[in-house]
Amino acid sequence: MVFDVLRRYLEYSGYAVTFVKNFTDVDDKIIKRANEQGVSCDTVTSKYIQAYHEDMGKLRIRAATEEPKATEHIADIIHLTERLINKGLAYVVDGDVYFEVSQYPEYGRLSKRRLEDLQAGARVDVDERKRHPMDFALWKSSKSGEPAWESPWGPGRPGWHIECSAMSIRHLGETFDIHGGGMDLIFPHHENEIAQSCGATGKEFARYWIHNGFVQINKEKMSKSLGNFFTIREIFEKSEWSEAVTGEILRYFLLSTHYHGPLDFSDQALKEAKNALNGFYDLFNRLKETAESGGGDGGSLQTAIERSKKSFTQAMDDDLNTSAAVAALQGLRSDMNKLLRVGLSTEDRQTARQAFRSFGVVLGLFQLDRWDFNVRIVPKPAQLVLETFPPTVMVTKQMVEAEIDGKVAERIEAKKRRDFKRADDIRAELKSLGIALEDKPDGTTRWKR
RNA sequence: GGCGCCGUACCCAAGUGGUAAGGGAGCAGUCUGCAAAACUGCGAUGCAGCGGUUCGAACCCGCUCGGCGCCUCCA
Repeated sequence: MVFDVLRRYLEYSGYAVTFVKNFTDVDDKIIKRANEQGVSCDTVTSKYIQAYHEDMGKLRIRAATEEPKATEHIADIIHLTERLINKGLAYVVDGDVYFEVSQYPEYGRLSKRRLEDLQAGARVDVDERKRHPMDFALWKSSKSGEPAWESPWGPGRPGWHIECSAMSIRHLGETFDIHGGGMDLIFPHHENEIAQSCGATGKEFARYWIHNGFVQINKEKMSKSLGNFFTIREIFEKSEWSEAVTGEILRYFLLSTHYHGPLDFSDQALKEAKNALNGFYDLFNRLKETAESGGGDGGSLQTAIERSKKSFTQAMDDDLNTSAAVAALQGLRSDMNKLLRVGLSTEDRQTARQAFRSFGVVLGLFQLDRWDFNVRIVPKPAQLVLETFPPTVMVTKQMVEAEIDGKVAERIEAKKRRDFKRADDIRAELKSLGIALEDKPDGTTRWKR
């Protein structure tokens, strides 16, 4: 999501962005899984790629310009490998091709590692056919039962790093601007990409590298062994909020910290993100209403928007400081509320809402028309015990709007009669359905889910 | 052992030399039949600890402590 925001901000700033996301659709794990299930690798990968797209969609992460797959670039990979062999940076052993790190003096520049240090840490089971323990495979000869492609070195498949170099060069050219990834990829993956690409082309590979920090769970790392591992999918399945709202909350939460640092995930953190977003959407609801009193001060509105725009872009320009950028929007929210107390014309309200929308496009926030955070009603625990399939049955219960409006009107009548008991009962009834009421000074009532 | 990221109030979090943004929660007040929302006020003499440099340090230097990542055919 960090890179989605980066892309959005670059576009907001007037750049034309080509965003390429590489998929590795052949490796040991995939082959193993395909064999276990008795299906093709393609079946396995397309299933996961589809699931990935679904999850990204829920987070409103935009699709990349290109999403190349390794298996669709075998020719590019072979060509790149040949270039490296011709330059004396790679060698062939029994149908395998290895990159020779000792022939590439810059190796270790990105990760600030020296080959000597790496040797000390290298583990025991070094392939003896390699000239240096850190040499890595560009091409692997195929064993029986593995998918294979023809190559000058015999049937085989690409190594583990070459595909990214080949695909980047194909879709972005030999030199491009920004390469991103998790911090765990710095070594060896990104280091190897540089070695392969610069080695072959003699040109710079990526001008800038951006690495994001990790998600932790309650201050612990997320891992299967600790049993605290979960997926985005599960967050959505377990969420008591609607999908659109959950996606927004997740985005807000992820934006609340700098991409570089660790991010501690917890129910409380999500709750806080939701509460903060409530404040924004409450404001948006008020901005949607037509001005009952008119008047207002369009001048201070423009001033407030300009001021927040300045802080917002300053923050984003400063290494994508989304936390400070969000703070700028909170400042705007506060300013808007103050202006609204004084009174803003209907037109000014639309201007204000539009300002939030345009900042929101950059962060992927504030685009929802309704903030229906209570739409999903989770079944009672007793029902969950039943071995139903799917195990968690989500029941969606929504009152039709006309019905709610009727109740609200009835309550206003009750209030006029000063029958506060009846009024409170209606409010309680609606609350149990997740509908909150707010009485406005003019005697009307606004409701929200 | 080597290379990194991080440690700021109850919680989240910005701030890389000029005297601690912002949000959430909480408390008090305004408004209100009550509530909700909004607004106003309160809230770290201190930024993991110790020492140093400086007129001045959360920020620079050194050491220590704590959390996490990488150093491996997961990409």
